[in-house]
Amino acid sequence: MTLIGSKWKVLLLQNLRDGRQRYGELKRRLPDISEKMLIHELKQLVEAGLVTKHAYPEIPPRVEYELTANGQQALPVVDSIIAFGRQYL
Amino acid sequence: MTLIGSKWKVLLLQNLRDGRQRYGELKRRLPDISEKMLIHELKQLVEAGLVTKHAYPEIPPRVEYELTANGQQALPVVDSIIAFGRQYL
DNA sequence: TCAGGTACCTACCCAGAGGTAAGAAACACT
DNA sequence: AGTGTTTCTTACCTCTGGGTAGGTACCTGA
Repeated sequence: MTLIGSKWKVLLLQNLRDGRQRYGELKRRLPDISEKMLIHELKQLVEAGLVTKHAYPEIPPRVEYELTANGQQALPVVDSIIAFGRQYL
Repeated sequence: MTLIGSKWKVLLLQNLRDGRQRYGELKRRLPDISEKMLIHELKQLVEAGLVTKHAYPEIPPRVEYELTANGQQALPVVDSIIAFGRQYL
């Protein structure tokens, strides 16, 4: 629960399933997340080893996030949560 | 996430899968939960329609909790969370 | 020179998860 | 009279998820 048990972590994993994506792209795909939470949750996912961060020393900066193998293993959880949510509503 | 996204709700659903159980029994099966949280989380599960409460007007009181049909549908989520947790550790 | 984009960080606020500790109602049994 | 059993309740504390709002660094392009 500590690793993936929050509203935004589930949605981030769900979005990252489509492959490596940069910060701004995630922000666009989750219009309602605040920048603070986006950074914060991404950082925790990286610390948990579910996501890797690729930072390119360019100007303007470019940072990409990608699921790790462990992150892939979390996708079934995300799926079942989303399936339950849809069916419950 | 609001419905089942907490440490103890997952474990309560997991324990209630074995059938209707009374308060004291759940308390024994989850030795680390505080009484406050046990009552609180059970109440929320009841409000969410995942669990039903059967109270018998006896002395000493007897109260039993049981999964509803919606509660049963949440079990796959619980399973995948627990499976992920085990494998991750 | 100045607006703009990109990926952050900071301070402040609120609600809820979770813990500890104590007590309450009601009867049974010694 | 007192102790125990069972299901809660209440008060107080801390930590974190989540939001709003604003600021920072660096370069690009008009």
